[in-house]
Amino acid sequence: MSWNASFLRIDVSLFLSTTVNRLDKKGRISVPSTFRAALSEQSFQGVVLFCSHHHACIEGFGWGYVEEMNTRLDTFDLFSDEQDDLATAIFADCIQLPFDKEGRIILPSELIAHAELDEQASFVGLGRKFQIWNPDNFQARRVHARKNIREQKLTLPKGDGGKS
Amino acid sequence: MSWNASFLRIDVSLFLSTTVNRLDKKGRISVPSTFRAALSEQSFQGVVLFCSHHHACIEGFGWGYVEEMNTRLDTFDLFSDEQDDLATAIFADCIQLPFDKEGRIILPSELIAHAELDEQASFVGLGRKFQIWNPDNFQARRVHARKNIREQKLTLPKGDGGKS
DNA sequence: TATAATTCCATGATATACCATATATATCCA
DNA sequence: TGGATATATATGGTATATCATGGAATTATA
Repeated sequence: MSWNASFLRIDVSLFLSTTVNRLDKKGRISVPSTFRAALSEQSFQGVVLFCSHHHACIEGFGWGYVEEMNTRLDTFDLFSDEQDDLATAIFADCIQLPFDKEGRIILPSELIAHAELDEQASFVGLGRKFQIWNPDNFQARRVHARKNIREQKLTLPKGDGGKS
Repeated sequence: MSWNASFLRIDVSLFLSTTVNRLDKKGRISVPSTFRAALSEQSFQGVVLFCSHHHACIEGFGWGYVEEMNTRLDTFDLFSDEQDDLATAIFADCIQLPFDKEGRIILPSELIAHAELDEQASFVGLGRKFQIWNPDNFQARRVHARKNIREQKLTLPKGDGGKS
């Protein structure tokens, strides 16, 4: 009981681990239930996706993350070039996809093409966001990421005790 | 219907993604249903548009955003030149367009000319506001926005949650 | 009366809801 | 511990509603 109680106190839901699900001919695919659980508190029941600029994959997150980005955009003047450029690069390419009753989303064909998806897709949890990969491509990406970390001795930066 | 019900629970409505719709000879064009959903809470069922001062496009938003702009104008002294110029540039040129029963608006010819619109137009979601572009022009604009961000190393600043 | 503006209705394409089934995970009891 | 049962999750197909769009009918305007 006490174990469970401490677990429930987590306020920021995070995406963890990797799940492979099937993509049907209509582009439908189940979002892993653990991911859905992380999004269950949100007002909008669904995900927001866009094509990654760095990899052949899809970036995804919840509505809360979009709202946070919008709040940060407010630090710029309305109609300023900076606000316009950022909003164009970030929001214009976003696609809002609601869950169906079974917890699936329908991937638009552009996203399927960009991520080179075929029969299956890997949902990769990355904390506040997640990615969707062709499972084979992700295998290669995973090896590459580990190699980078080893060679560049990358580590997690220090926390600031929540003072930021 | 149940889809709509879940959508209505969104607290902050934002415009996301890019949709290309057709413009008929009478200047009619459908506002994307996702945009209409974001505006559904408003008392005025329609959009507010004006010619962008920075680009060959149309700026658009809901009535709520007009009120927000008005609030921001208050940071200038009343009757100052800045306030006068901005208010004139923005409010004086605004056009209020109601939806017809099918969710379309009729674009005035000045706006069509300014945005160089032809057969089609792109509705570009930018958060609290959106833009209407000639699809070809927007393609170039999108590339340009990304280039600006890269060269000026623009990023979203950390939000302060309004505590500053 | 001619022209423009607005409302109304019809249609095809597509997205969504609905239901049925398979698979995996968890629970229970011997 | 292991097997059986129950529950939750994932997947597949079909019916239905919604959306975008074109055109016609109606009303207003000059």
